[in-house]
Amino acid sequence: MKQLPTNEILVGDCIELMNQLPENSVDVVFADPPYNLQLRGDLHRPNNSKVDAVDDAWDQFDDFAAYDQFTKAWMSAARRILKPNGTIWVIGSYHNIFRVGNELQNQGFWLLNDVVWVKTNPMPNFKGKRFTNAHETLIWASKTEKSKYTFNYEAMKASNDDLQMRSDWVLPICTGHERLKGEDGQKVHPTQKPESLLFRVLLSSTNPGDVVLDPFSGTGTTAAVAKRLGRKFIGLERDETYAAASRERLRQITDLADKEALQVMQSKRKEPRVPFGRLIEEGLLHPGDKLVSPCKKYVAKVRADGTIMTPKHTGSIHQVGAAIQNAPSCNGWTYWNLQSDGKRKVPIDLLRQKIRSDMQPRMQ
Amino acid sequence: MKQLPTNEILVGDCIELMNQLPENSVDVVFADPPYNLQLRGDLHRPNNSKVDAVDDAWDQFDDFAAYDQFTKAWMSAARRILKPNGTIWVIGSYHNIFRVGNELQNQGFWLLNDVVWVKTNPMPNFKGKRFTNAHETLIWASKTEKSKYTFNYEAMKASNDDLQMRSDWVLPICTGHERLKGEDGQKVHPTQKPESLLFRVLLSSTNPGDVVLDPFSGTGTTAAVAKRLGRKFIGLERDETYAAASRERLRQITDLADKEALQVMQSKRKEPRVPFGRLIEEGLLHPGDKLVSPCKKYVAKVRADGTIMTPKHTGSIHQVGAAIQNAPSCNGWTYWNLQSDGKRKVPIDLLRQKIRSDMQPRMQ
DNA sequence: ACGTGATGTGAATCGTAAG
DNA sequence: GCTTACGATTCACATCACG
Repeated sequence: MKQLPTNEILVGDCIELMNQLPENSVDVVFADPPYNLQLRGDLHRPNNSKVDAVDDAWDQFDDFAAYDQFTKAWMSAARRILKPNGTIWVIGSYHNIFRVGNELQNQGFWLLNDVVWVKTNPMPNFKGKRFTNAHETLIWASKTEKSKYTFNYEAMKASNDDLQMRSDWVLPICTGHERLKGEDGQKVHPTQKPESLLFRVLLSSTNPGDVVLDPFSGTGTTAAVAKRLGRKFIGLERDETYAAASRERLRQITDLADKEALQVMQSKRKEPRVPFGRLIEEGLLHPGDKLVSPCKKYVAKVRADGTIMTPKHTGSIHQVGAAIQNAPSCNGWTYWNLQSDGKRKVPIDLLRQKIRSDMQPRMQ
Repeated sequence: MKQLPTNEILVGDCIELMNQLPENSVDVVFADPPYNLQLRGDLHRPNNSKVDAVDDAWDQFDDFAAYDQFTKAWMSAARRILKPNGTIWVIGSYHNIFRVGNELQNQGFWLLNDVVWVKTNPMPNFKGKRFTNAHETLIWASKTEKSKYTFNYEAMKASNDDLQMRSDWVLPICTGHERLKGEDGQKVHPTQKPESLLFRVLLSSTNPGDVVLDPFSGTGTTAAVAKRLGRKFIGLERDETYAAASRERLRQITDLADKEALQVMQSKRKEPRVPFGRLIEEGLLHPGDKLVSPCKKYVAKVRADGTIMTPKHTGSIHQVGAAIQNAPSCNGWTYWNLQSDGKRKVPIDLLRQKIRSDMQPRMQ
């Protein structure tokens, strides 16, 4: 294949398709490979509805060895077609990202950043057995240590209130109108990524006219954002249904650099939430400290987990405050005060203020 | 070594020291291994001051193979001494975390979460060539897939304003008076972790009295927090200077006399089981009483043996509740309500709570 | 039109003690 | 080691029905 087939979605095995492309011809590869989730049984929500899990055939591998072999194969094929100064992005979760990152380093890619996509609205952990899995990880790497790669530092900084763009990106998952639905109203693809994520990826690491290749194109989010941003794209997808959906999606995109898309990037600056437990973690309060009510009539003891305890009640600062006053609710932050020996009592809200002011330089 | 040397900082090679400890004897391992930073030359700030980089000998490895060999060695030694139901935490950056996570999976550890420590105050990227490296990654894994590991779900939720604790932790880096300084005013250790980070690690995954081992103890942050939280610790450190600094640090921490403050919110799962039949034995319910579903659509009759009966189903409160709703399962305690004549309906879970509170004076 | 409450859903390695 | 039965467990949004 002499001519690079840009702005197309090609159907077939991504490794075979990449092997047909000329070497050193692509500026950026964005890859969203199967995560190898290794799910065991069904999972039900507290209301007994069944979680619609990713149980597709394409995410099934016999073991780590099989997954590693697959990773090695597609990644070396991608490496061949990547320009010497090109970069690669790979997204994954803890199920697969350590296999991926390991192989990237083994193949000689030079890691530039790992970026965490912090989800504003992740699925909760229904059984209460782990931390809510609220993020995914992207790895950004250049082809070699010496690569003169593209990083649009100023554009990133400008889109982040003139603060350097950080390695933690807080973005919502793909829902609503953006989520492709079939005629049955069901989602077309189980793992469609939000355009805002790809927008930041492509805006940061490509120039207009660059060629972006996605070996696991799915419903074509990478292609769609590339088109909006005036980049050339090559989408490789094994499933004809996904490819058809993405072609239709691309057909509806006409404008380059739609201003509306830019607005997705603007981070909302709101006051950071500081849970009561943080005061203890930060050492502003200690387990065993005494909190007193405004009139000092009630005393509560602070426990290690951020709950407080009176002779009759145990729970959060809000719950206990409400219970004591026999009220439906209570703002524990303003109700409770720290009473240190020989000192004046201090509302715990002041301690929260202190943490917030320490957080102020935080870029986002 | 027969006796486990708890609440000590041992000086020496961590692999040799771990090999002397009895197998299956440690509840949690927290490891902060060298990051293998692979720095090339000095880095200067815009004002030309030199960045005090981590260039210590302990962070130098010839290549990935050497680092992998090192990782394999300390991790298998840690695995041996870890209890079957124990968990391991490892913290790292993109330089090493993919080697670490890969090896954890290879050794049969079962990944429970990856957690990102999002720094409120990271060092900026001075050259403007990458995203500000604003996070580090922790991996939390159990010894095997079948391990019955400790996760204090309720405590985490309580300390996060009654919302599930997520996998992204926003915490400041270690600065100020918490940062250990030598007589020269210089920081004692280049990568001292904040106590707030270890606080959350230990509170979430250990119980009071558990043994926590840190093979790369450094200035003893893990030990210090363990002591504060009433956990036993074993710190292993090769450098006598670091060990001495951590011993002095530990000396200044007094044991918390108030054990009650270390109690955390318990899961309902850990409360004593009360069979439904007990309500009848205790006379809180009587054979023939009527139970109603939440919307009062269904009525069931209580029988003497603790089963309930509707026109179509007979069995336990759970079985009948599930059958009626055509659900895979049902918590009969919260589903069924006692409907006494002319009175408001009462969830039978309230009757259970009455029995539980009569069983033992409230411990929390 | 606007507000309110009910319902649905998202890359998920999601239980455990008793017999 | 196995089976059986208990019974614990959700956050942020988007959509839609209803008033």
